[in-house]
Amino acid sequence: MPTSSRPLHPDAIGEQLRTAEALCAERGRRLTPIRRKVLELLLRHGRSLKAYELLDAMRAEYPGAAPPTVYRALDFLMDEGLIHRLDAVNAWTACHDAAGEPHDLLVVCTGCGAVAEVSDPVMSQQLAERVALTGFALATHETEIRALCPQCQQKQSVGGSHTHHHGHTH
Amino acid sequence: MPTSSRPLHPDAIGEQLRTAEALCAERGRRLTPIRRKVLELLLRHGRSLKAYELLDAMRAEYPGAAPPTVYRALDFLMDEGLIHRLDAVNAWTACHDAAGEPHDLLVVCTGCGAVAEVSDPVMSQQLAERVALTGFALATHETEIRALCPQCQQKQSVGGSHTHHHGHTH
DNA sequence: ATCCGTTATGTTATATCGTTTCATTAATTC
DNA sequence: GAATTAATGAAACGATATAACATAACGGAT
Repeated sequence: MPTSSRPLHPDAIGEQLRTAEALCAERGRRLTPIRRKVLELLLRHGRSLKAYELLDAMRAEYPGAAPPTVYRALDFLMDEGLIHRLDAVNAWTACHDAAGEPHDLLVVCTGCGAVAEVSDPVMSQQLAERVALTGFALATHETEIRALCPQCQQKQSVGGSHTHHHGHTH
Repeated sequence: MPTSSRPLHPDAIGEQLRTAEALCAERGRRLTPIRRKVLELLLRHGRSLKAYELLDAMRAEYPGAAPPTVYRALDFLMDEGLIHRLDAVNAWTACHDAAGEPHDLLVVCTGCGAVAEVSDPVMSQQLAERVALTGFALATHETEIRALCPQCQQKQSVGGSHTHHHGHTH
């Protein structure tokens, strides 16, 4: 089943944070206040955030926060599988079920950064086999797919000129 | 069949450049000397290059080259489907058969930037269907896969400590 | 051949994204 | 509670990409 980016029911965020705590505890790693806050900001935001947006948000509570404050927290959260880095949009997003089965596909909207997390072991297996034919080995089980979310599809077709546009979004 | 990054036979590069010329001509677009040179550098290199590596290389022939010189050429080449941008490694690589069927998968070595270009319409179709279930629509037919090339797999297992390491390569 | 709109390039500066380095503080272990 | 390790603070910098505006080259119309 796809786990789409969506509004969460009332205390889903608190629950996810507790899950994160538990996972870290099991592993003997510390979900410090800074790390927890970064995760919380990503969970609250619902879509992906850029590192410097996150930095601005952090400064509300940690006025002295600097780029390393955020990047270190992000590195930690990546190590623990609690967030994803989205290469396609240069941004970061919370993993919405860190305790569940690993996601195979991250479907990323290149318009707005929304993400659908998909688990599909069969497809994943096929992909791995296909890649293996090239002699390469998968480096991760999370493959990022560039896509458009429903809203951004609409916007594109409404405003849709036929002038050509550049392929990447930076 | 996978089209892996590999040494090319003697004048394959010249041939690819001629193909590129032809494609641009058909479309009424100009493969200017600067654009052609950027493409040539990418073709010669065989693996992916970073924009500023490319800039350095360009300066051998165009001493006044600046970042926009390179980025504008890259944008043009992207528009024409002559190169790929690899988000996973922040680098650029020539498309090795721009005139052929579109590539579905770009298997990118996160160790060294080598790329295998794969065409697999069946898999591509499945992927598109899977994505459609989320309500999202594929934004491109080139999906980037993070992987390790044979050499980098070796290096990793040889030097392989078991200390954990960060998830991304920047 | 000249004009003129369009496309391409030159040039400087700056925005954005991420890392290095080293000092300091806080936890954990013994 | 001293030693060790882990985390944070703080400043500078490196790497990646774009903005803005001026000039030059091209290509079709006359």
